[in-house]
Amino acid sequence: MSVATVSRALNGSANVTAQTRRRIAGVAARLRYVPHGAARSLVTRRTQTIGALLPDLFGEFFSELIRGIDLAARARGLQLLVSSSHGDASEAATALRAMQGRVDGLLIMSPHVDAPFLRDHLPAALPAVLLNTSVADARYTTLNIDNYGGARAMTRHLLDCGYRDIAFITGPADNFDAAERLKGFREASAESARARVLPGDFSEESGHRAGREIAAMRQRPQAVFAANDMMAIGCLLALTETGLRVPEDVALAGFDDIPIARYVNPPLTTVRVRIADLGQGALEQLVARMETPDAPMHAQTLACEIVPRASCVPLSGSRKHHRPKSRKHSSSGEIS
Amino acid sequence: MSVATVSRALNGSANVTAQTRRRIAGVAARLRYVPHGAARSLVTRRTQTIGALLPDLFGEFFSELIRGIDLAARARGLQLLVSSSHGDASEAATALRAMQGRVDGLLIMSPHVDAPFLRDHLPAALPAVLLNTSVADARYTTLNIDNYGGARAMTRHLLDCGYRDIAFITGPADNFDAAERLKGFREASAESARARVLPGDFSEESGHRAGREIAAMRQRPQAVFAANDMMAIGCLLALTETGLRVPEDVALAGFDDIPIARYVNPPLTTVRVRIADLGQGALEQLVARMETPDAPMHAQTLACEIVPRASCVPLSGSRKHHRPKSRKHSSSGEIS
DNA sequence: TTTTCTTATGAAAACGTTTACATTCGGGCA
DNA sequence: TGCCCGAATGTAAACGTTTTCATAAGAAAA
Repeated sequence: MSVATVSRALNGSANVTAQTRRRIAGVAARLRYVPHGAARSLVTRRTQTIGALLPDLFGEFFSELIRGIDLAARARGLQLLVSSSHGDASEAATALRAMQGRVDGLLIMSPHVDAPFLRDHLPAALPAVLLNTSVADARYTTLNIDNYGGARAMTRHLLDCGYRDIAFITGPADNFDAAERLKGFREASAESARARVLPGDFSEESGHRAGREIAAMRQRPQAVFAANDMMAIGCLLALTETGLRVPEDVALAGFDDIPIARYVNPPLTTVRVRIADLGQGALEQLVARMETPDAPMHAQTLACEIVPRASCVPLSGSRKHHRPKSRKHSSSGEIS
Repeated sequence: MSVATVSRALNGSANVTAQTRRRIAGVAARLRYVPHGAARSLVTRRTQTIGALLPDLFGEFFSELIRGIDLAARARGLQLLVSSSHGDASEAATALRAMQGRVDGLLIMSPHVDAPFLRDHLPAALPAVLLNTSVADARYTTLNIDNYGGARAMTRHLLDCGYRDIAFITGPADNFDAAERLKGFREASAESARARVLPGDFSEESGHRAGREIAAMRQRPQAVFAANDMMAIGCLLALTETGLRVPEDVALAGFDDIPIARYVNPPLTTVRVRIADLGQGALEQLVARMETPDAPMHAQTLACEIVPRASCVPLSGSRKHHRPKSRKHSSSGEIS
């Protein structure tokens, strides 16, 4: 038997006698023969692998994201090559280089990646999808969480509950998500509420600091909206420590709907982000790109959803503020 | 310039003039040349990649595990190829085949993997480390969590607190971790306490069921030890719903120390498993195997640690039961 | 029997690197 | 000037597949 026949037999190609096919299969099993992946992908120019460039792997967010990606990848028989913790742009570039010739497509989520970076380091032939990115370039396919819409919807929800004096705890200044959330809050609170903004950095500790600050205020806000759940939880702990009750004295809302949010006391009203869907959607976009490389790029945003829990309740004398609140806020939409 | 010279220049090998090196580097940059990974690993027989075969990617455990693995891998410049959700042995075999020739080593954690499976599907030449496995074969390197020791230590801790009547909520019957934890509980509670065992399956819901059952008992146990934190939390919710106070009416303990454990009310006493360390340790073992393939195999277990929180407190009239309780229970040790 | 067509098999090129070996080119030494 | 030596570069094989093209072997048709 020649290598050619073996290859044909093992790949189920036509033009192989059933008899030889059986014979080859038998020998292969006996010899524990397994084709060599690198050699195969060298000649076929397919790796059946997609790469994921992530800033980090820590915490619930990335866990869910990878799960979503993996789910969709496995449904298509694709493997997953992950690469994380790019401290800076040059590290990201190195990671990108290391993936060359090992992946059929790339999922990129990194604060250090912008349009010039991609122009310099991403081969034009390699399909890619950008996640949660500030890059808005018609030459790339992007997929974002609707941070802006989610924050706006939550702010409106608080207004609908009757809260008129709302404090917002921000995320890190240089964070794209944080900036969008702040923008959403600003926009929704501009007309009809007293709004103040406290600094934060997405950490529980910074939320705790903000909570202490709020507790000490002479004129306390009626509600606090933290740019993520961990800060909301830190804030909650600080408020509780100083004897304030949530939501009776101060209402509280977060963003992300991390699993912990359901279990704190009181359970935290928050904005749910379907992170696994984000990963799954990104992979599906990527596969679409891989199959039809010259399809038009497009940017997509993923809807968020208000999850009302006990940490903020309608004030007794509250009148509806905006339109009647819908439980499921749909902020999705195709842009470009 | 010949390809050979280019290869030498780009790989920083000796015997290349500084001038030609510069020239080649310049041209490579201008052409955005990036070496082809598959081609390179075909000839060098190195992929700089390690594969991770995991049963799932869901939840805090795997998130932490992957983080630990990634941390250690990145420190050595290795990439990570993940593969998850093997419903059965044949799926695991397929996943294993797909990794052939793409990885330099393998981290394996799967309930479907046993010694015969490995003999049939794992090439002898491929270094591998087994995680959290029931396989105890001197031909493989294994790394386990000390489920047994942790459960025993927690049971002793409860006894030390003065609880004499303890209920244990088990995990799934076919789960290795669950069986070890039950064994630890049984052993520690055998002599000196009334012990009962309730069924569970590691899910919050099963914990909730057990909690309702406990609340309805005529003779309630003084303490409940759940085989994992999610069940403990479900149980906590059920107890609270029925008006019982924790720890005044029933004390409660879990296992895993998931992040939520700190935030429930009251905070949950639990057994901390350093999951990231498990991943990191496994990768380091694997690298060691890759570097010296004929070193002796060995089995290692990773210590657990009791984390006392408010969900169980020493009973007022409690006398110390065993030796004075040490906060950090060291159950580590090298076997074989 | 001869011819033609079909179909299974084999030979060889290609994929993009690395590396052992051969070659060339100066320069120092006799 | 001729020789030898070391350093820089080039040549070509090898890695393990897939795939195109050629060939051989039957089967069907004449």
